[in-house]
Amino acid sequence: MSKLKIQNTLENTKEEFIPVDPSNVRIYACGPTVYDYAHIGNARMAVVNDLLVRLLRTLFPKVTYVSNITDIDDKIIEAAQTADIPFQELTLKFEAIYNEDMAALGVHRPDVQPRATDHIAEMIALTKTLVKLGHAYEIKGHVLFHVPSFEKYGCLSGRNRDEQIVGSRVEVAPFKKDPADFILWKPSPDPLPGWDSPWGFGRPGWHLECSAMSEKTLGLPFDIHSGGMDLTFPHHENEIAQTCSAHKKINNPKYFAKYWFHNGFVNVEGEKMSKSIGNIRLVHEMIKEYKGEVLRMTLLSAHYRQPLNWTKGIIKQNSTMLDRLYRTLKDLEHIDAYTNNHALPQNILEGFYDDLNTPKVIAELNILTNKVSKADEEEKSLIKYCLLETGKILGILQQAPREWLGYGQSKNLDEVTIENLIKERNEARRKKNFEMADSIRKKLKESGIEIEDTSNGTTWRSN
RNA sequence: GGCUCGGUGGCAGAGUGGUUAUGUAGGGGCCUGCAAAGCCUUGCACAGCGGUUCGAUUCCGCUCCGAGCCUCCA
Repeated sequence: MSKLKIQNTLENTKEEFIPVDPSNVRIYACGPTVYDYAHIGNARMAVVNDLLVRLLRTLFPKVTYVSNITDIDDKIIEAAQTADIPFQELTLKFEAIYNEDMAALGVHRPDVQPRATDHIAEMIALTKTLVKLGHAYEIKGHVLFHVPSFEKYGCLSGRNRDEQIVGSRVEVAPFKKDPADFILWKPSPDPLPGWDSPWGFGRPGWHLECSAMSEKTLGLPFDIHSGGMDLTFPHHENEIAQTCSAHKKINNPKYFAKYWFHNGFVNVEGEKMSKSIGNIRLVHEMIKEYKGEVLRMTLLSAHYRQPLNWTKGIIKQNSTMLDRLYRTLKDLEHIDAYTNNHALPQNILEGFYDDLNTPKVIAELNILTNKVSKADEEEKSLIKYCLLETGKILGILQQAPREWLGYGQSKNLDEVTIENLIKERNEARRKKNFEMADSIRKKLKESGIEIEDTSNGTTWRSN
């Protein structure tokens, strides 16, 4: 009997997943900062966590999935100032767009999607606790977490503080007691958004919100805390420091979350995706060109921890693969999916359970489709069942195969015209006027219609 | 400098101490008036150098190359 194993960044090893409370598995994913459209890297995090949650739901009776919306942050303030609108107007707009774009990729909404600005009180309370316990200090209207007060600092990212080059990329603020100290609360001078606090009018530092909201929505400790690989340090490291210090668990980082789950990055045409290079791929734009399911399949085509090189070529490849799987489902449309057996084949389960090895699972789906031509009715029924059930976990293959493949759909010509042209062509074929027949087919093809002559007559689909 | 992860066939991408990954692209064939789809078949691989072993792409060491992180970037 296979058991789910996931790579735990905290232990830097693949571990069997044993929930804190099997009757309610709890997972928190660091969500987007909503100041702009989501890019394909944001989408990878959303899709991978969506997959993890779907898989967990097949194993446990209840899963609570929380993913936050960061709606107060310096980048947000900057973008709102540029657009000359209140920051809430900006964040509400991009929060809605984010959810729409992720839905297009088949991502289910998290059970809870807390906003940072709805948890200011919790963040202030947490900061007060940290100050009271001597883990944080106030200076010049700032409240800073004092990193040397948390001995386990570095346990997640495997870093030894003495060996890091402090401030290697960012200038160290002069008022810090220790260069590694990070902001819990900072002042907001007049025009900037903020809230009243014991330290004056100000706003929270970034790391604070996730500590406050994960505890509020899930309770401590919870099972899985996830996010993009870059969040390992410092964001998640700081969250651990905050939460564990506030609860006097300075020697037990697992008091916060038991498993830390991080997905790899998306590169674009071999380069790091960045604004300066100008190669950001926005989901909002790409779903105009590709089906959301194709993009999802492409995101799942590599293992979630591997870097994924986003190119036109791999999108095409995955589109072709999905077409092939849907064609198999179409070929099986008159077969009822097997219903007596609820367990998926061992190979597929092993793929899922081995740290979400989606390429392996997808390969198994291909192997299944290769068996169709030699399968009897019962085997076909089982194959159909496996494709659909596996597809449910992956978040693919749930659409009507005929529609997916474009049968009976046309963008440029109306159906009557198409049917008449096909009749005309078949008439020409009957008269062995193949030149005429081929010219009609060519004409249709130029309008995006592909003809297929089958034993049951001619069918057509948009291409 | 420190930490982490990689280098697999034209491309994408798993995996394994000895046996076909898988897809795509390419070759050959079947089917078809021709197409499309499908089916059959076939090349092409494990960065380099040592070590362990009966045997290593897989384990160990070294070298080379690449990527990410090292204070607010998913």
